[in-house]
Amino acid sequence: MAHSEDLRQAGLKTTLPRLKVLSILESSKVRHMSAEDVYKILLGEDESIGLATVYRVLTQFEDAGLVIRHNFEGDRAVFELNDEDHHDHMVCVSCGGVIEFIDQRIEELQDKVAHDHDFGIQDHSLTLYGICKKCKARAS
Amino acid sequence: MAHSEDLRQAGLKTTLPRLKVLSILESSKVRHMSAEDVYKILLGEDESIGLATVYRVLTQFEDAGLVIRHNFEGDRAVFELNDEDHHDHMVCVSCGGVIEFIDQRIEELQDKVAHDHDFGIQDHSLTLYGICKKCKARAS
DNA sequence: GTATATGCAAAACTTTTGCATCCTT
DNA sequence: AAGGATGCAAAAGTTTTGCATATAC
Repeated sequence: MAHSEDLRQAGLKTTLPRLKVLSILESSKVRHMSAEDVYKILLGEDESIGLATVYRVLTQFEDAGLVIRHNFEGDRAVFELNDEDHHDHMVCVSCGGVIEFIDQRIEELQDKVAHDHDFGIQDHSLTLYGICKKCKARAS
Repeated sequence: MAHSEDLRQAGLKTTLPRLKVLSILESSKVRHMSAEDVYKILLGEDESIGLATVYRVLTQFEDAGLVIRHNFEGDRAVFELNDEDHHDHMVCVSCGGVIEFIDQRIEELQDKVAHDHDFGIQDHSLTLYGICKKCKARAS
């Protein structure tokens, strides 16, 4: 369960919507959730929190570094908790599942490429698209 | 200038809107364009082609493999000609400029990661975000 | 001539914003 | 008490769709 301190450390006032949204992100089995996903869970919990507030809270969380926003599909953004443990993603185009991975050599090579172009890298996004293990097995 | 054969090879009938859009993508100085960007150029050329048609044509081009759709910013998609010559991108968060690059070792490592996870990779997207050389110079 | 493509307007969707009210400190 | 946060509804922005008309082959 989310604590007030988490929010205060992020420079945000403790409010019910913020606690609830953070709590949902922390306890969800699915790590990457859209604003609508979070909102639906709130509805199911009979919380009268508006979708606009969910968007506002998620954006504040992003600015505060609590969550990371992804645009995997392009239509709707998804958010995941920022556990300070950087990783990249594999997205299954069949089931929508997301697998996280990290490859230190790829990270280093990215920095090298940026450096070679005199590009001040601040962030990066690497996503592989394809068919996950489970879906491959099901299809065969 | 775009030719009818390019479209026929892609399995698309030759129509004025398709030729025009392909032509614009080929001749544009800016390689990555949104549907709106293409539409504005058409307006400037006094072509009465609707924005809806631009979207339809670009989507058909994507399905046919003629162009690649990117969701760099998340709000609006941009399209670039698919020259069969894969590359990744650096996006300058200051001026919006896009620099293309390719690093064969990164490509290989991606395939290896996918293989290690028994993930049937079909495509990938790697984008570095930061400050380009020019903007860095301007800021200092 | 027939099937497909287009234009226009309207709809669908995601995300943002204005404003009165409510809550946190 | 004062400033910030929220809810609701409306707006904004992008992309898609329905349908009558026009076009390609």
